[in-house]
Amino acid sequence: VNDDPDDPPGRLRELPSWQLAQVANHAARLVADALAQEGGRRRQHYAVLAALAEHGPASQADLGRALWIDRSDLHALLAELDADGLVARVRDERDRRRNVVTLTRAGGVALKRLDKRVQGAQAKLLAPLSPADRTELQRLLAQLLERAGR
Amino acid sequence: VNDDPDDPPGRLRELPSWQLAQVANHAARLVADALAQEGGRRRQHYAVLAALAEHGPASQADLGRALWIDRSDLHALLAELDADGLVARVRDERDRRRNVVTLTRAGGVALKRLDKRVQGAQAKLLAPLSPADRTELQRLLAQLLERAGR
DNA sequence: CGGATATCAGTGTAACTGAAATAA
DNA sequence: CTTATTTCAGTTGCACTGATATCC
Repeated sequence: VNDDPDDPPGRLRELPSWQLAQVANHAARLVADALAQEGGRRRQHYAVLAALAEHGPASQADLGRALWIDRSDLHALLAELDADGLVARVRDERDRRRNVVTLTRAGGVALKRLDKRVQGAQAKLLAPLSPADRTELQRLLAQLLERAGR
Repeated sequence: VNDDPDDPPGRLRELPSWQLAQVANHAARLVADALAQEGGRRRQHYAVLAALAEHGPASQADLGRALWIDRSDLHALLAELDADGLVARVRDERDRRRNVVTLTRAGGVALKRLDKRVQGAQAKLLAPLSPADRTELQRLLAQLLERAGR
């Protein structure tokens, strides 16, 4: 059933962690390609913009916790977004340890364009699945994430 | 329903590519931790050993195609496995461009130990799912991989 | 003081790119 | 001459670690 040397060995093909790695990588590439068409650089840029649009202004630490992005990496991401004028960071006067990160006008506009591309990438990714299977997959992944901890 | 600033924004929480990235990362960590307990270094070492055990000796190019690992990365992986005595590389006398990679006795023994740990990691990963949901997840991921191309 | 925040410098893994040398 | 294989040298995105200065 599987003696084509170009096929992954059955042991791996049925290994959930391996399947996840491959599918996630494929998805990452689809999204990255989609974002690149719009001048977007990293997938995490999109995540940060989306979080700010949804939650409103937040401190860097809160953003990091919400997005499961390390404080250190987030710092670099925000510096890039700031340089592009998509977010603004100002010291919080009520707690001067914090930076309040806000989405700029340009950031909101960029997010809308990126969003379309990202949704398109999801469509490509899920194309092989029936509508019922798509929601089923989302449900199963969400269930795994719930108990994933950090 | 979701105003905890420590929760990922709904937009991302329901984004398949984001879910996949997070779950795959979680899985990778579980597997890496499991392998580390047995002296294993990288997840891909396990994949190479498993492929050799299943398919038998193969050239590097064939291995790379089967495992979806880049020729360049595979070269480094095999050098490490070779240094550990888990695989042997010898020139193919019938096609002197090729290296025939074989699993050594020690490699077979190591694979058995690693395999137990990897299976344990899968159990941890899938613990939140019912048995039916686990096979369903594998089915959906396999379906996505089928049409993933490279 | 302890605890949280932002910042800075560095590591590790995986994925990828481009090019060379060798052999079919 | 073209193609395939191995090898080498580099880059990038992402995740993570540890340390420091600042502020509550």
